[in-house]
Amino acid sequence: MAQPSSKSPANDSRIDFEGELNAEQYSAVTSLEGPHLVIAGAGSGKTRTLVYRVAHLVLQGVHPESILLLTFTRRSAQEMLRRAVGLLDERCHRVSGGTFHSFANITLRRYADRLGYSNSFTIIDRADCVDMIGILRTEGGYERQGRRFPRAETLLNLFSKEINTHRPLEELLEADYGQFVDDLEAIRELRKSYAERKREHNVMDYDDLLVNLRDLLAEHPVARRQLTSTYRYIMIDEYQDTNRLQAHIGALLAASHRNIMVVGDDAQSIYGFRGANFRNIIDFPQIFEGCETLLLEQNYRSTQPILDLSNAVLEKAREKYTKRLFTKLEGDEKPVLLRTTDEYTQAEYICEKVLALREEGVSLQDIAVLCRAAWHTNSLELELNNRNIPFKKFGGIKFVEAAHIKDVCALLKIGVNPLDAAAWFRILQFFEGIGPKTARGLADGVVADGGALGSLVAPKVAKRKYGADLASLKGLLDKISKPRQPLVERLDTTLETYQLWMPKKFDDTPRRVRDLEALAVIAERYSELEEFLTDLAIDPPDFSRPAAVSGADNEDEWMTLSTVHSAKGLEWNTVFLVQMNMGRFPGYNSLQDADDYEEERRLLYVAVTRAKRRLYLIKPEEQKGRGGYFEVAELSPLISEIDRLNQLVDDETYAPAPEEDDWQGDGSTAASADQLKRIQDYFG
DNA sequence: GGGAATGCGTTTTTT
DNA sequence: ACGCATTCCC
Repeated sequence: MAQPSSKSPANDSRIDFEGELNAEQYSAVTSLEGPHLVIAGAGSGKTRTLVYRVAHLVLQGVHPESILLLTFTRRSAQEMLRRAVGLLDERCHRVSGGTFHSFANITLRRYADRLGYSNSFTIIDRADCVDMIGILRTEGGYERQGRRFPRAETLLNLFSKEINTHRPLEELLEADYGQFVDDLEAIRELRKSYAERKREHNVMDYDDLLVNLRDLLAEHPVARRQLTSTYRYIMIDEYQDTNRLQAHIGALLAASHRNIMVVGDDAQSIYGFRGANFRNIIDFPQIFEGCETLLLEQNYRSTQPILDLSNAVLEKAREKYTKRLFTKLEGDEKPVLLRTTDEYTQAEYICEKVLALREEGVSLQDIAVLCRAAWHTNSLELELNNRNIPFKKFGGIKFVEAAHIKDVCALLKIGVNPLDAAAWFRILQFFEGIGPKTARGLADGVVADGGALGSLVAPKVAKRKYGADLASLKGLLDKISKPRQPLVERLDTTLETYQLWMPKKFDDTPRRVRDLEALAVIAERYSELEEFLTDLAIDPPDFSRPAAVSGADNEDEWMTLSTVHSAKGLEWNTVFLVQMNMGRFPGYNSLQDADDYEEERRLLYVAVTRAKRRLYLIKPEEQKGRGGYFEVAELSPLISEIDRLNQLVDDETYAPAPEEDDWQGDGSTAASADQLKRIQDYFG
């Protein structure tokens, strides 16, 4: 389809825009100048609209480089541009696209000096931030005399929320952590030293990327002029999940030319916990006067019964949303509300159903199991493994957050920079006999020696039970710290040694080794460690584990297990929604606050609108309660409060056939009883 | 007595 | 997988 890229005239007719889009989509695609707000319901062809608009802009003679497409994940940006290339031609690959964070990363490298950073700044992930705050917290002696002081993680949450929601620290403390109101001053102090420490180390966390980009645009007119003349057409996807800071950045980018189109769905805002506010959508016309608003309400994804349920989910919302979905798709299969005895029968049912669907010719690729929290599918994963049904899991603990991946990264960091105290602190505790205190001492020793490793094998240390481990650590670091080694070579050497250490520490070494192999594959694309780590932080691989089980023949066919959050924007023929119980979905912790509860409702809306033809809401009648033992579970209030529920879903119960007792009545029972008695007589 | 290991209970969601 | 509390070891 990609044709030799001869310059096409503006009236190129290879694409029949009018025929391939509905009236609203067409209008969004062909409006060029000025501010536009597109409110696009679930499955209304939002992505299609953006893809066609990119193609249309390019056909109109707009330079691809001057189009900026900001999306929620880098993957969705790539996917859109890939589709635009398919629709038009290679020029669409030159469109600038990515997440706010990746765009900030690229931009800030160019302007780092104006903000007082060097352009080789590194990006630290959440765990690194927590470590850094933890160290400052100890250093500052904040935890005096048994007085409770917020944990490092709590502090990070506070700082981050303050930045992303633009609410003062004081107010946040009062709202969520009343017990620490007295510590306000100390917390402010710590916030300041955290900011300073990051500057000293030339690192930025996720929030710094956004704050610095905003400051660059707001306070450096020259940079702003350069950027706004480079990016002439701004498009922002998933606008309902942007926070105040991101909205500000978007507005500043479009300040001079006002060519900005934001696309989103207020009913699908599910990142409030991260500071996102769907009011950004509602308020957009206030910021950009004369903004044209377009509404995409026709759904091209789901059958009417699924949409009926989706609309019903929103009906009880405290706040009305801007639209209501309809479809022309045929189909009369109602969603099923399926009751199983417990979590295990839930897993069993899904497996049986999946196998049956596969018999009918439904590919595993068309099936997804969605959950509120990643651990909700734990027992299902076991059952799928038992039955050799291949799956991939998305969401939850990420690949890059796993202990073994972090260990290897720490080793690589030290190889390149032996003064990286945080990396030392981490890797030293890998070894038996070394805890926080010893690690601290050893790390300080190396840093004090200017990065020389001699202190690791000093006689005093060598005598300890971890002496040999440290010698082996030094051996590895000596090898990988030689300059001018390609990253892959350093990584290979590291993995070789690390794998020898693993069995002493982990029960499941083989699985972890597979993760490390995946890491090695990713690393092949990079030559610089810094670049590799930056990309891992900004655009982490989003699967938690490589596809589980099964023969190599199945490797390209697997079903999806995913958190609802990670399922955003995706769709499947058949969707199972698990654990539809009070306490699970919604979780207990969202019952206190009405806003949190409303977000759970939108989350359920996102979940049900992922399904094209078949939807199963599964409700175990018992679940593990607080004591760890099974208790009767209530149906999720998000479901039970729906009016005329029984008209919208088929209410079914799954009763697995009881296991047949082959032994009964054939005489062998008696024989085995006799045998048991003899065994007991012998062994006592 | 300091520091590490072990065991237990609990588990949002993520750039 | 992690925090927290208790137990164990040097």
